[in-house]
Amino acid sequence: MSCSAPAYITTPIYYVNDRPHIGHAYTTTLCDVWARAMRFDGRDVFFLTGTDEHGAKVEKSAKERGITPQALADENSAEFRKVLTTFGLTNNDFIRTTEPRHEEQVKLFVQRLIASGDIYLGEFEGWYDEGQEEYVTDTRAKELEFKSPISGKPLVRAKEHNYYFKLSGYQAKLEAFFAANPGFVRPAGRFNEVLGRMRDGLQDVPVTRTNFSWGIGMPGASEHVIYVWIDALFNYATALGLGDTRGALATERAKYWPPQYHVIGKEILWFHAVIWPALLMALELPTPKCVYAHSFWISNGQKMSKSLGNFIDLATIESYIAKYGLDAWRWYMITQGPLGATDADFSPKHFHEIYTANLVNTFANCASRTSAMIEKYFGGVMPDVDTAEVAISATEGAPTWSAFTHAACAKTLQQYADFELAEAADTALSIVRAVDASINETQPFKLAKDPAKMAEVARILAACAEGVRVAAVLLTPIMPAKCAEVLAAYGSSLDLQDARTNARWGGLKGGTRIAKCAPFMRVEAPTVVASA
RNA sequence: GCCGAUGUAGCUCAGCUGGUUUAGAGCGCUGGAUUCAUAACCCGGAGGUCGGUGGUUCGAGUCCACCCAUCGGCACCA
Repeated sequence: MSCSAPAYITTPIYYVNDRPHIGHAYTTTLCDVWARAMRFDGRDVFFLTGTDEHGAKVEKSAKERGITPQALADENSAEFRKVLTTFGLTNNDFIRTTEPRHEEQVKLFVQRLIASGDIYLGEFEGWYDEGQEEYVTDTRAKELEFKSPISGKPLVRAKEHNYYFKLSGYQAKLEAFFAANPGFVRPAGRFNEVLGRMRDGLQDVPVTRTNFSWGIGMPGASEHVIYVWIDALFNYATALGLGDTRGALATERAKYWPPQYHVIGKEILWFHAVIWPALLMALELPTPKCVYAHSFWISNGQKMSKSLGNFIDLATIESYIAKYGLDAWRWYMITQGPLGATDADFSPKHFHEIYTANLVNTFANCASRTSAMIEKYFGGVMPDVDTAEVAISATEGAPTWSAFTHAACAKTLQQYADFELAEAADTALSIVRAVDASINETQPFKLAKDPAKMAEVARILAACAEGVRVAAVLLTPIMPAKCAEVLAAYGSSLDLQDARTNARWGGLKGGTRIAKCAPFMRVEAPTVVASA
């Protein structure tokens, strides 16, 4: 059902100590497709991404390069922003944790949590590596046999004051919340992991550190720096101005809260699924509707790692885009990505097979054969025939074209809304398959040899052309440029805020000029390189 | 170590609460047919003891036990 309700979707903010790679591109592309699809269905969408710029690692990397942490952050944040442009991603804002608007609001949030008693000053004691100036967890200390992995010197017991968030106080509330919202964490397998860990009981978590300074100072105790993850989580709220409800930002954007989807990678699930809702409960703010934790891409069957040097980095991604096109890249991300609980393998061979099978042989070929026949038999002009009540097949019980595509449209949009993006792609493509099946069944190219049967040919091809058009409409959120190309060839335009009207049967009027089109061309298969 | 999964054709996976088949789909491979189309679309074929062993049952990929293998999570890692 179409509605204009505001909707909010976020990516994690990306850590500026990393270089952009397929993981970042994937998460952002998922959000982009959803955002485009929901806008297309008339919703008022706010799509947020950004960079996380504080923390000891950034401080350390900057020091090694002899520049300030801010300079390093500026440089790498710009790199992430460049990706958005390269990929044509449609985020509504890009937040940086070093921006004043963010820092100010985080302090306000933390002050509220201190006032409510949810953040308190406590003492932390643990195993400390004096050479590395860092604490190691108890389990890690045991693994290291209580010796520094670098210097070999014994770890020491050390204490320091830290501010803590009273997570333990939210055990019951979170359990009730999870029970009432079985779709809060997706996919379901991930939710089970969270519930399993909940059974071990929640402990309070430190929210500040004192062993580095690159971060937001604790209000009233600036020797304490707000720990990066709490700083980072708040970006979702500060981007909408929720820290200062009377501010200009909030006036304009508060309507988007709470988020419909926080799309994240599985490695940061705990923060988003447990700590984040608890923080929001403490602040008496509504909790997100869903945290979607996708899995990882692996590369040619192997985990991506620095030591293997097999990261699918920006340069690699750009080489695919150069060869296959941006929309083909998006298609592969969306239909083959690790949205489920298991990792997905990225390989040149697989990419090529998917491209050829789905885009060249199915979508493009159908658009091509249909437009070619209209060119050949009707001089490139859409026949003026009402095909709404024509059945898609002579098979008993086959639906009419208008009913079939109406159902496919509703299903596709529902799947987009539910973040079943690969399923949405398949449903939309099923219209193309139906057109192909119809051509094979009726064989208009044979009927056309008999002048007496041209009315029948007209009826068949008018339905095919309209089917191609509707499929292109529904695939637009995934492949905006290529679908626009097909629609243009089919003499159609698009209202990007009204998918349902655009997808309605009969949009392609008789007399419309239809040009031959071939949106995805066959490309040479990648050469297989034997791996060592 | 603890907790949780998964293991079905070359690959990715469907197979809900046990008995519709001689276990399915897509892709890949292969034979054929065809030309409207980008050697595409269409039809056919190969083929898997449903991880292993032992049970429960008239009957088990489908339930139970054990074993093997793989994977994920295990709090300050964005």
